[in-house]
Amino acid sequence: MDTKEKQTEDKIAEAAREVFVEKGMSGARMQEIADKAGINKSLLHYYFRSKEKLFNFVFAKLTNRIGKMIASTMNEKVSIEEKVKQFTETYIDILLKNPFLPNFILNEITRNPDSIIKQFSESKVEPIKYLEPLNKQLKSEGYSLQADDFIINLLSLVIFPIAARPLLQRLIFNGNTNEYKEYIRNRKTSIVIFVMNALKGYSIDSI
Amino acid sequence: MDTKEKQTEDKIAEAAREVFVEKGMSGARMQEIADKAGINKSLLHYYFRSKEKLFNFVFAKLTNRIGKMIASTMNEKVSIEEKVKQFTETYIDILLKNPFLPNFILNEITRNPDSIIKQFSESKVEPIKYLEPLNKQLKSEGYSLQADDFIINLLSLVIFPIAARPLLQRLIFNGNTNEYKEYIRNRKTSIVIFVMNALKGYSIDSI
DNA sequence: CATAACTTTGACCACACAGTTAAACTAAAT
DNA sequence: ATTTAGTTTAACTGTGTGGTCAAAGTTATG
Repeated sequence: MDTKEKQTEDKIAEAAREVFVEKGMSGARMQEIADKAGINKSLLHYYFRSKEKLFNFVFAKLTNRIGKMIASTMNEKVSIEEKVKQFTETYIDILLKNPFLPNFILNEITRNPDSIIKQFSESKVEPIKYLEPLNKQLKSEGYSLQADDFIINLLSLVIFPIAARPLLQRLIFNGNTNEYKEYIRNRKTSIVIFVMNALKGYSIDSI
Repeated sequence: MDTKEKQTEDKIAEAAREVFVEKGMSGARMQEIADKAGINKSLLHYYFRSKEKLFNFVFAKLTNRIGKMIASTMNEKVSIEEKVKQFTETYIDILLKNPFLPNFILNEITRNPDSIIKQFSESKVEPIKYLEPLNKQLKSEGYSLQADDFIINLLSLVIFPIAARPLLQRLIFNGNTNEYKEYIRNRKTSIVIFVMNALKGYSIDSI
């Protein structure tokens, strides 16, 4: 039966994802991944020959999913405001469930900058292609802001507060987890307001 | 002569800062730090008994400096716009010189969330104290945005694009280092415009 | 049932790395 | 010149960790 094989492989991939995302490549231990998957270390190497290979597998799956999601949101035929809204909401939901994700990706792209590029190009995700259409849409809706600024600012506002959670939660919310989570949930709307306010400031018909 | 002693200690601290900031705690090697300082590993342990102690020393000095700087900028008696301008400029300059700094701090606060709090309280930096005055100033200048949103958004816009450099440089600027650096330098003004536009959107006398 | 193919395990290895130790070296103090 | 305190070094230790291997167990196939 290859279902069992697949099961084991999935269990490993799932465990590896959790450990790698939380501890990073160099902080993760093969033993811990094996334990979490309920198997032993040899079996880990039987399925994925090395730590590096296992890591790449996990990383590829993850970035592929994320890249496709961003692309599809930015591709929909809706207004800028709707795009901001959709992007912010879906992304914050994902990040609330996977709080270590931003750090993990930032670390890996620092450690090995080409990995994610390779991954994106293999799965045919090409963010640069979406810039020109986005530029046109911004202009046509009357906002004189460059698409790169638009997208980078949006990413910053969504991702950073979650990556910096341990800091912000203690420094600004007195260490109160619920208060912080509530704050992040509120950002689903407050980021949209902030960005749209900023955009309107650029618009030609503003005084 | 204790000048020599101090010299060696400084050389070590400097080398350790570089290695730790670039590779993180678990990625850094004592041997590499020793090499970079031009001494051998035993001497490293002679000055700083363990890797952990050396790390804490480096981390404390770094966060202390940063915390004081943020506090002093936000404390100055100038307009909100001037604060945004000053903060953005000084911070981007620092980050351009220390591109690994954001990731380093994000990692450490994830690994050990209390470390930076302990550090801040020891050096009497209490960010929460600046929130209420900032709230008042925002209101008095006619912007109905909360201080926590204001400060978190500003931090996001300044820090994230530098933390995510390896990604953005490749994905949006075709891997061109100079183009990216120029973009970040431009952010010194574009962030100010973006944030002030956003703030004006909240202001009571806007239509 | 027997053979082959795949899966799982425990014992083991090699090596990198943090940390130790004792001896050699240096320079000031008496 | 001798002692003393501080500095530097090379060689060593112990442990954690990624990875291997051969044998045992399991499942499918003739």
